[in-house]
Amino acid sequence: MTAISTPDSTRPRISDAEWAVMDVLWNQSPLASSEVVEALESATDWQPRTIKTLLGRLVKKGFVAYDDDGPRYLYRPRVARREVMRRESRSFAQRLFGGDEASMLLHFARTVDLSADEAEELRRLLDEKAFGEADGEAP
Amino acid sequence: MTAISTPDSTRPRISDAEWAVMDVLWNQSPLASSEVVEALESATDWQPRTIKTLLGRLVKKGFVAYDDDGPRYLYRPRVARREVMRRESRSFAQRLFGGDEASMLLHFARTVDLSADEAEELRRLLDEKAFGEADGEAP
DNA sequence: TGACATCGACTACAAACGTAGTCAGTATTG
DNA sequence: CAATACTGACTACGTTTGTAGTCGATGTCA
Repeated sequence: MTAISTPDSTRPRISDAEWAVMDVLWNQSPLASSEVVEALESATDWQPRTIKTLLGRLVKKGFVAYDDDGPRYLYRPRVARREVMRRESRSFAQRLFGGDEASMLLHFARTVDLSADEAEELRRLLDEKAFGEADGEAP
Repeated sequence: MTAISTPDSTRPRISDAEWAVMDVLWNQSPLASSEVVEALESATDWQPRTIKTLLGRLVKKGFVAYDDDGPRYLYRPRVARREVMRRESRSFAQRLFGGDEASMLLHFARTVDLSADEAEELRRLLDEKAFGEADGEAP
């Protein structure tokens, strides 16, 4: 019944700490490292060097690019948040639901509390989907 | 806007590889290590000792218990799948959605393809929820 | 102009992880 | 009984991750 997911281990992944950095860059970019540090200062208790290290690792892993801007670098994401979220979601679904994303969705629908507005939004989404069938993705 | 999640790093986590082992035990337990190995043999290409190591780590982390059964141990989960899924879901939501599980649910509702049946099931869930309001969790 | 602040490059180091190997005891089997 | 197989305990080892430190070049401010 339950499918088993052997870990991926192929391409590099964005670690938890690195994710926080990506998050900053996805919100606004390009940014100098000092600006990334600034953005994370309030939300974390990381030292600036820690953040620099994370930036460097993200560059090495190919998730972030930088442009030389005189004295410093300007960093920007090289991958769209949407795509990374897609990959992460898939791997999460793989791990917990044997890859069955629909059953993952239903699971969350059961366990997550929704406000009335959110429930309505969800219903609306379902209605929209009920049309748009029969051809791939609707842009 | 976007909340940032600094990694948890408190209690031990179930790693990807370990998850596959938990999955076996959640499906059936107690099991001897050889039976766990057998169950994973088809799904993975791990050596038996690797699986033993994973079992040992899960025991040390407190996610698995064993009973002495003569020559060998019989392993069983010490945590309910449901609870671990809950924790994992929360940490996933934390990472990708700043902890906003409702927006995670809506995200998946947008990106996951549902069959007509599944869509209907989801609608039904929403209807059920529309009642049962006004006191915490319904058992 | 000299002291200090920053930047990026490189290095550090312990814990977790993926993936096993060795070893001593015990069970099984010919 | 002897050879073999399997068990759990302990050890191993390269990589990733969290969390920085050092160092040399360069920019800034008094």
